[in-house]
Amino acid sequence: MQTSNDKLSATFSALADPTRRAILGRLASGEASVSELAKPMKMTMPAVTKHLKVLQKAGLIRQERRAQWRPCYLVATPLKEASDWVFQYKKFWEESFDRLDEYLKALQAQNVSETVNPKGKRKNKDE
Amino acid sequence: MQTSNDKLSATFSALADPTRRAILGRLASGEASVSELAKPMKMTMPAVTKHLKVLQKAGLIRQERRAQWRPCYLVATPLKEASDWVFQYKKFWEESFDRLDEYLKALQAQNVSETVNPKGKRKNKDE
DNA sequence: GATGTAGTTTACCACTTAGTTAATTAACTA
DNA sequence: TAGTTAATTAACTAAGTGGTAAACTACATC
Repeated sequence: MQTSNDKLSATFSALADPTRRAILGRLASGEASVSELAKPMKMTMPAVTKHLKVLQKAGLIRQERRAQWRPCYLVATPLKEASDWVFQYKKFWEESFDRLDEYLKALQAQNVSETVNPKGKRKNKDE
Repeated sequence: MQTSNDKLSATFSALADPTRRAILGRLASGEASVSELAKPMKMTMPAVTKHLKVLQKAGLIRQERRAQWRPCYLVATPLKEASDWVFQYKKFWEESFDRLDEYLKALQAQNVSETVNPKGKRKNKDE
């Protein structure tokens, strides 16, 4: 189907760590050396190097060589693929807001105090 | 900032597995019992149960009790949050397509055969 | 060539993950 | 009540993850 499974997995897996998301956030405002990236983090340089490798393998960053520095920069295309995947589900989160809205309106209209189960409004295509 | 870090991490982490993405894909077409979900998978039921727990903890699915079945259904709101996070970077993937486009045009116009480095077009706010 | 700075590699650790089989719980059914 | 079906829990294993400290590589400069 869509994008190769492993590529998407690598992307989501890379995004699953707050440190790595912070690195991407930093790189969004321009390229940075490894030590610049490491400075605000509560961990050692080797740990940052490892995170960078994960991001690299996922294709989310690239590194150049400039004298003794290895400046990193963002490559956003895998983010587009992740975004495309998640977007398939857009209608579901929109639907659920609709259902919540309906439910709240129903509540207000009836002014019920009994414990109503909002799940009752879910559609069930399987029976 | 945006959504709580751990929530986003849990969501991305849950999405980082092809089996779990397949489960969400299946649930997009209506709720399903655990064994229905397990059938197409090349793994045992307990393994599927574990994946469902991961999805549950990430808030991506919920399970009901109906006789001896535990039908699962999709809850898409965490997907919206993930989508919102990734969407911060939209301009970057659009930019990179622009740069590719520019580059290809430049190539065609000049018809150069020397090894041009497309990275040269990256902006660099840091110097 | 010696020294300092930037970064990676190696070896190790504790913890988590994805899977298994076997046992257990819970509900329906004859 | 005995048996069947649906699913979870428990105990275990192999592999992966995120971190460390210490050693090493590469470049720059004195």
